[in-house]
Amino acid sequence: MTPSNESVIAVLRQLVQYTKLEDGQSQSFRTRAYEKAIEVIAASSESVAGLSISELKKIDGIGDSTARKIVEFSANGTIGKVERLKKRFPPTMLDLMRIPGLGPKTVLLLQDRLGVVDVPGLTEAIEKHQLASLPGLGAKSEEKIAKAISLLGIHSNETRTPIAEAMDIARRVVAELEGVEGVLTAEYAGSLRRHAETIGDIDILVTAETDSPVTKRFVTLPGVTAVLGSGSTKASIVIDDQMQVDLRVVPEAAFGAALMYFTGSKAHNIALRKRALDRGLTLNEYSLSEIGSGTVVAASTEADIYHRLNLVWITPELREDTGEISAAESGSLPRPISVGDLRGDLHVHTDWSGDGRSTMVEMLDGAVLSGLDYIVITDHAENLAMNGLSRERMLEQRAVIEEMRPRYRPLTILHGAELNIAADGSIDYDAEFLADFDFGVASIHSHFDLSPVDQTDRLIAAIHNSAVNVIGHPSGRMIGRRPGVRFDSDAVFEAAASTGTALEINSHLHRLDLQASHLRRAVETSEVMFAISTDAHHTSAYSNANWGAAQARKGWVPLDRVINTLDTPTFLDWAGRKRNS
DNA sequence: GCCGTTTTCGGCCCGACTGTTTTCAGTCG
Repeated sequence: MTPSNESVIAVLRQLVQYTKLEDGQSQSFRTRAYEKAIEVIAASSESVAGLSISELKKIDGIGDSTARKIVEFSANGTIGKVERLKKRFPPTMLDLMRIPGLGPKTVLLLQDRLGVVDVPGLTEAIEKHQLASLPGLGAKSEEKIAKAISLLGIHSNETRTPIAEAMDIARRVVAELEGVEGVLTAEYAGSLRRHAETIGDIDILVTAETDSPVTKRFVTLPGVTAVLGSGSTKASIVIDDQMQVDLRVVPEAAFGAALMYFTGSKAHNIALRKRALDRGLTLNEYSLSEIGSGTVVAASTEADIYHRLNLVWITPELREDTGEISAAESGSLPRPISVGDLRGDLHVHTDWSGDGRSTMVEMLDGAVLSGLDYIVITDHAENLAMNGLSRERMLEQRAVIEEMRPRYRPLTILHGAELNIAADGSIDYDAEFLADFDFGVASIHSHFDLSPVDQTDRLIAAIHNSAVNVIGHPSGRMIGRRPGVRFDSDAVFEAAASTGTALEINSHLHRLDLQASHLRRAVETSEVMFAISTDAHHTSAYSNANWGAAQARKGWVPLDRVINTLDTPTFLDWAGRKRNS
């Protein structure tokens, strides 16, 4: 079996770290090239290990050398260069490089002068005060490194937090900072603003009057468990013993440039700076300005800066340097979907299901408050033993919905169900009973350990069922908790497209399922349609539609591929076509 | 190591902070 992209990325990450030691610097052109290759593989849903050298070289960012290494890894499970470097540098030296503040130069120095090649050895050297004797290091460095070791595991760059947890912390911190006197705006930036699935550390950008005590307040926020650094315009903390949060304070006039800079990605920023140079301009976190005169040409808004680089504004979710800049230049970027484009919610629970927390009336009131034109009530069906509704209960619920309809006009209420896809691809009830629903969402809730071939067959069987309009959270993954089932995505996209079955973009931050790389692949290679749904179990979850829209943006999904952006009659026509076929 | 409507060779983004320094190296984002 060919190695997964994840295992290719893992070995390339090792290659990067060992090459840093070999080069004796953290940013050689070689390591940057490897890092770029890792980024493009991470963004790809195609399995790179199955490709030939010439096919790999066609991928932007992968050249001859990296292509050969990937092919070598596919064939042997190892890369010769990595194995050679492992003999020269013990693998424990990579542990040392994870300590914040320790780069390749210092790690090499430790090996050369003190024979220190692992964390216990370093701790011992610090206790004997041997570090201060090394060139370029002193008592303060020794102290700083000791502190970093004690915090290791909390804020080393290896630990990443699922977006759902990071978002909660970020919103809490932003709300606190907005209340500090002199603060004009506070926003989260970084990978969180790009809607990455996991977050390394949280970047918060603040504009404030010059005398604002914002950094002082920041380091004493409730939940702060360590202060890593603190100056007038910059501070870093660890919050809840869990996440590093970095604060930057900039003048209001530089807000756009700073927001772009701190949103990244690094690769996107580098590409934009090259583009600026081609135009006789230079871009930094303060402004876009002319190289000779230093005259500022744009700074206060992101849109101004993109426009001066002859680009349309690029939504943050796409800023990964994986084709968005050339698409922005040629006008072929999809118009970003916003929550306001969503006219219906096709996956909503009530307390009729065991896991629903709001009543039918509360959920319908919530739909009206959210400005929806239509909604599908999709409580769990009978096969989900803990939560599901029997036939009798389903019929009772249908009668209740019938009573509700006149009261809620012009909201259109559909009676559906969230059907459970069994291991063999079958679903609840029988064809006759299923035919009387208005709509069907079918989802995987168990048997996550079947082979990819079996999972593919299972999903395709459900897709071919005429009672199924949408496949809910298709992979079943829970970010940071459960890896989702593996399946032949191209085959599933094709089956869904040919049967008029939509694939869900589940809005819950724990799910965000389908994942962005699958969405982009599906958009590019098939005609499949999508449904952005909240899977709400409580009225408060309607607002999650924001995250579903962001996930669609990250997956390059255009508006006309999302069925719940259709007006009510067109949507009903779409849903009926499959059910009546 | 990657890349090319100025290039198959010669370039490759930009700045802050820290600690150790007499002018800068290392690290980080």
